[in-house]
Amino acid sequence: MAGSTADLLPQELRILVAVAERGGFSAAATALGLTQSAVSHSVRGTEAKVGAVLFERGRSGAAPTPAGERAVALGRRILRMYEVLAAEARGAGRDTVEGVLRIAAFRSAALHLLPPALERLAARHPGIRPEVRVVREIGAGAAGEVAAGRADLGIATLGGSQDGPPGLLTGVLAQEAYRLVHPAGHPDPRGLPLMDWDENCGSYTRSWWRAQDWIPRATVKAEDDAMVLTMVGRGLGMAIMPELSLREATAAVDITDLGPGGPVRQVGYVTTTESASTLAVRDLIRELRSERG
Amino acid sequence: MAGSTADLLPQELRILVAVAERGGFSAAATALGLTQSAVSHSVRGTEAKVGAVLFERGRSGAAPTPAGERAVALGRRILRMYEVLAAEARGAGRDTVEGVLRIAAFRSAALHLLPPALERLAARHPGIRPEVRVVREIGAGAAGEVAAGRADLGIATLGGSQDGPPGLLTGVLAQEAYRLVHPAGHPDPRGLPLMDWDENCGSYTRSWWRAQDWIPRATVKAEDDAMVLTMVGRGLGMAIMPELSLREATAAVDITDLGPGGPVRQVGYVTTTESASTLAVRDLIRELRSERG
DNA sequence: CCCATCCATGAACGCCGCTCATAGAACGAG
DNA sequence: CTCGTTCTATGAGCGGCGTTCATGGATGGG
Repeated sequence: MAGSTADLLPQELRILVAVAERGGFSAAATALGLTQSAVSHSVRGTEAKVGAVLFERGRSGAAPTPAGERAVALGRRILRMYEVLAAEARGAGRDTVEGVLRIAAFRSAALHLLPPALERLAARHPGIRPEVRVVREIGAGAAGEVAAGRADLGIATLGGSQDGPPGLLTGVLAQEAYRLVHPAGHPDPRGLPLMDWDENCGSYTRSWWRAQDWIPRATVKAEDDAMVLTMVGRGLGMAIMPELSLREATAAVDITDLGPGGPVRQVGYVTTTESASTLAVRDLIRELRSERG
Repeated sequence: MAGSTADLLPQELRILVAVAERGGFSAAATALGLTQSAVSHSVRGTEAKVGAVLFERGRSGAAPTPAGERAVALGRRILRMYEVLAAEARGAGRDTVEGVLRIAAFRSAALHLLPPALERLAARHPGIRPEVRVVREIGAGAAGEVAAGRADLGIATLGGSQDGPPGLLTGVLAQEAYRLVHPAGHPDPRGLPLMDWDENCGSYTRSWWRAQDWIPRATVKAEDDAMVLTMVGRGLGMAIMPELSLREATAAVDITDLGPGGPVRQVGYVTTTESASTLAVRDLIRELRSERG
């Protein structure tokens, strides 16, 4: 942990992050308004201070080594903490904050959970500029964005396949049931092929899935829950989807409950302690919590 | 949050922290091996960048303003993150870590909970140097130490009077019951005066307390649980104490249960996300969790 | 085969954070 | 009241270091 490391200047962190983001020294240089030489010198110096090779230099750019990945992720969060420091110190005493609030969320949450909460947040803190980024909930998902320092708050499904990188602040926002969607007025909806999509991978759902003998194997797979929904609307099959995704349901589909023992998923927030010390993040979480429906 | 703030150099953070810790510009200067002038210039520059007055200059030194308090706390955590960055990047690939691990805990936890866990941690990571600091559990307590960036991991009683500053990672480690201690072989222990001490302030305990009509008002108050215990041993009274404190009980006292409905307290850990991403902290929490008895 | 596009390297420049020197302010002692 | 002590504030000047400029080596594509 504590090494006799010389200072890493914030500028060096910025360069580190830029190199990782742009995929090369030259690209990072132009992005930062610097010379390629400056970037090369800086990275070399950083590697000397840290004591590890951070980038694999190759023909077309530079790729982070495992050590580089860690360094970049932590660097992003350090840079973010600088901003928080300035904002908190400036705003100490006042009860409002201003600045950018970076949010990462999966599609249906960004569409239906965030807007009302953000509206109320904006009413309370007019100076805040939320930046919502839609993130596919595969791999690390929204939690990964937070861990990598690319977002201050993430909206994700909790307790699913893997609960993300360790060392994140999480909390449950809502519990939502899965329901059955099928073409409106279809005579035998359960005879239709079952549709699935990439991000649909809660483990409890899967187990409930297998226990139901009436459910056929998924035959059609789509990229997106919205796509599944429109395909169901056109009579191409049925699907089992969480309530949030069903907010976009049109009259072309019918929705039926799966009963009390049906599968459920938990939607929650993910953040870091340095972001959680921010008024903006705390207030947004409160607004999200106070949401009903 | 995001201001158009110029960079705050790590050195400026170090100066900030030193001024807060030493209580003055001159003292900070000598502590850092700098000139008083350098400190003065640096602080002035920092205040300009941040856009707020951080220290109240007075006759004998400088005291942080509210804005300064926030800045110093975040600054300490940023500096710590630099160390973590270097250590993690260096150790990427290897599965062991080395360096200082700063722990804050209340007395009885430091004495009875930490040692076995630290022993196992040392076996796994020989390079780690734990620094345990005993903290009185009044005010912000161990959680405050973590929030202020003075410790990486805190051991505290959770859910008590106030659950500390927001934005901390917490988890329950153990649930322990309160029990009754009284002088060994005393004919009427419940007739003795009840002893209390400063840090004994769990809210649920208090309520249970009041519901028991046989308990007299606390008449004797001590500073420390250990002091209470020895005073009980000398026949000066009886006390209701948590199990951890009773590990030091001698043959001079008898211990009796309070029954199934008795008061309980939860002992847990407190940390930040940037510390929690550290292997050392994660492993120590695991060791603490695996403890029984 | 040559050119385009990467990164590496050395020398010179200029900014900025440091020291040195000095001034101002506040408080206690005599 | 005045001197002495102990704080911080400020200006001038130096030096380290991060930057640019210029150039070289390596690697593939047309």
